[in-house]
Amino acid sequence: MKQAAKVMTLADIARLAGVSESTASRALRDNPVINAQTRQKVQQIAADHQFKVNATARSLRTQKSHTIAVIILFDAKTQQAISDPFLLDILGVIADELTAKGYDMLLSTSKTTDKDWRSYYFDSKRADGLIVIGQGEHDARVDQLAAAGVPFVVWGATTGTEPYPVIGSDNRQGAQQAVAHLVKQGCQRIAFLGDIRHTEIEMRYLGYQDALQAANIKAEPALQLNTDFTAQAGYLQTQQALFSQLSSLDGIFAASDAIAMGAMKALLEHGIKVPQQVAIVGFDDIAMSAYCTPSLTTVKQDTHAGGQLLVAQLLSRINGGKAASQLLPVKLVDRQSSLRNST
Amino acid sequence: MKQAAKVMTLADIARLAGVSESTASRALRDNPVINAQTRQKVQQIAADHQFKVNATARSLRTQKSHTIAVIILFDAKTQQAISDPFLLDILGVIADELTAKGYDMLLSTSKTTDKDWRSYYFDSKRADGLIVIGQGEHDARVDQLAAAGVPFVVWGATTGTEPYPVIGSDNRQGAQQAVAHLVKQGCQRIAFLGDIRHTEIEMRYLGYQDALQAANIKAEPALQLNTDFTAQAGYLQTQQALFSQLSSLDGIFAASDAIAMGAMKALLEHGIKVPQQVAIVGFDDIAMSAYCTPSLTTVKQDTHAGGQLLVAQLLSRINGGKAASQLLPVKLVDRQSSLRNST
DNA sequence: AAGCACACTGCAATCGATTGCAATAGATCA
DNA sequence: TGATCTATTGCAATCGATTGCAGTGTGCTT
Repeated sequence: MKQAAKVMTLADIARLAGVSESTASRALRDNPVINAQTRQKVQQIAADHQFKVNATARSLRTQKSHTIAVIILFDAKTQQAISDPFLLDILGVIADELTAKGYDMLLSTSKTTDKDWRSYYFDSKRADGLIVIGQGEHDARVDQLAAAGVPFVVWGATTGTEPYPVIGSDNRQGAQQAVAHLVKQGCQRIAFLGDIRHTEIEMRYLGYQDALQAANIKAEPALQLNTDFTAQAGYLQTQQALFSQLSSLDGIFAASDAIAMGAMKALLEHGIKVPQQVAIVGFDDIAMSAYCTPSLTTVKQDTHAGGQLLVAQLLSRINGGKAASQLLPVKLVDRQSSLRNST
Repeated sequence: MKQAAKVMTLADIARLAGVSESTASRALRDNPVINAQTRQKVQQIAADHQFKVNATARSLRTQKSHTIAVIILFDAKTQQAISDPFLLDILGVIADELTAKGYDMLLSTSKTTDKDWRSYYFDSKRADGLIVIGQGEHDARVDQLAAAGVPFVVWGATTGTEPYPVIGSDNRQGAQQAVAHLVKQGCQRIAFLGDIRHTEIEMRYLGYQDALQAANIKAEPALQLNTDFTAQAGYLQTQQALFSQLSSLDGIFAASDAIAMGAMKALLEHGIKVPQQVAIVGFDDIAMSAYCTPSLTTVKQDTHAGGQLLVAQLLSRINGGKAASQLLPVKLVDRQSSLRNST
């Protein structure tokens, strides 16, 4: 068998079928002006020879790459590789969704030090549009994208004033629910672990304040501790800040499940009972949250809807339509880490 | 400001600089035959106008995409989206590594039902090479790749006979260490949770048997339970199989940390003490393993070295060299879930 | 002064597919 | 029979950058 002869080109197929390249091209794309028989014959020959259209040539000619660049932003400080389980979740959904729509996905983990990805991905025609995940601390590059008219959507927090579409969870609502739940469990002094310099986390902090205010509890600024998204950060922050400075703490609201698990670990290690002495609620509902001990009460983000919406909005924008920002509802999931009067 | 005028092409830059396209092209690529002054001038003009080479046109002409497709294989059954934290880890490393080497990364999550990605990614010139993660249950498509002469590397388990390069952890060694450790802690009846139809897991099972044999313990086939990679699977399997059928179980070796955590949850819920009554060891050392309670003893895979090696081998292969299979050493990390005589 | 090497630069072909427009042939109509 | 359609097909330009090869001009050699 003459395995892997030589890569076939459209010209080869056309020659074999005894037609011109134009006809071959049209036949392969199911263009109806081509005679049905001719079309079939060409397609048959193409299939027999495993012919695949050269994506590069097509892109050049059609000026469409059929590729979306997904950019995961990082913190200037931590510079950690993708590792938040939540990111992976949404990434998976986006990947599936893009595939279903016939798009390829170019993945980039952008250290903040990188040069600008607008020109890299868009101007150079590598991608037809961008999905940016995690605004983080407000990134000027996102504004530039908008100004340059690049089709893109952002996963993150919306203030309602951004000149670009943002899809994200209703962080404030979710946090408010979470903290109200803690209050209902009898918590009076609740710490907030999360870096409010991230817009999303800032929203969660506002929700935290909303809930406290509604319960007539004064928010103590000292109870808000900037903490990175990792379990390690939650652990260390709890050890260092919470133990040394604060007593009578009876609740913790963490800005991510990872932070919450780290904090829980620190508490348990020191013999503090969860939830009896300190109740904990996280945010995200990653897969592991149901399986730690005690299992973690958390605010579930709808990653499935999020991913779908990101893709749908972006493609609509690319195809000449409009893309709108949208806030996704979240849902509190009660588990053991916060339930004091459970059965 | 006449923002975003029109996308510049090489021809535009050449005209502005008063040189031919050839000269402009050479100048931008720092070709030394071009006079230094000319080169500078062209580069200056290009920079002023934010000119970016059209990647598509370049690819077409040079026949190189400078893109690597990373394919994540899934189980025929579970069909779950990327979610194993371990995958995310290694994916992050690969992304960074490829970026550093000037390659783009096309990510694909391949459901087993998908058509073949050889033609899609390689024949169509979308990528110069492939990285396949997770052979899973031996996939015939991987063999086809090899037969077709496509440059690619696989992350997984090597039997030493594959006709393609495989990079992976020394699963057998790692498992052997883990189980030997359990035996040393006094365990006599140790369950194995993991799906041995996956080659990597099969290797871990062999290591498990090695350790038992070395300790003169007979391996009971009934103690091996096929379990998917998730915490949920570990939880359910433990509830359903281990509780109902087996008594006097005193150790569990799980094929992944997620499984281990699920199993641990099930045990703790039933009032079984870990590690006193049942000691547990996992595999991977994902970030969360250190922060669950009790923290999880596990076998650490060197994702960093793995990702680097995958990329290095693949690029070497693409550039005409050879790529070789390699087994990476692993390391047992002692934590609370298995230490019975700890301080 | 003629010959020649050297340093640049530009012409034109090329990568592979797509598409506007023209061309052909057979069919239909008056 | 001649004119007008209609259904198909092909010609040739085009997308934007790269590169082999030929061309030009300057300076140096003898």
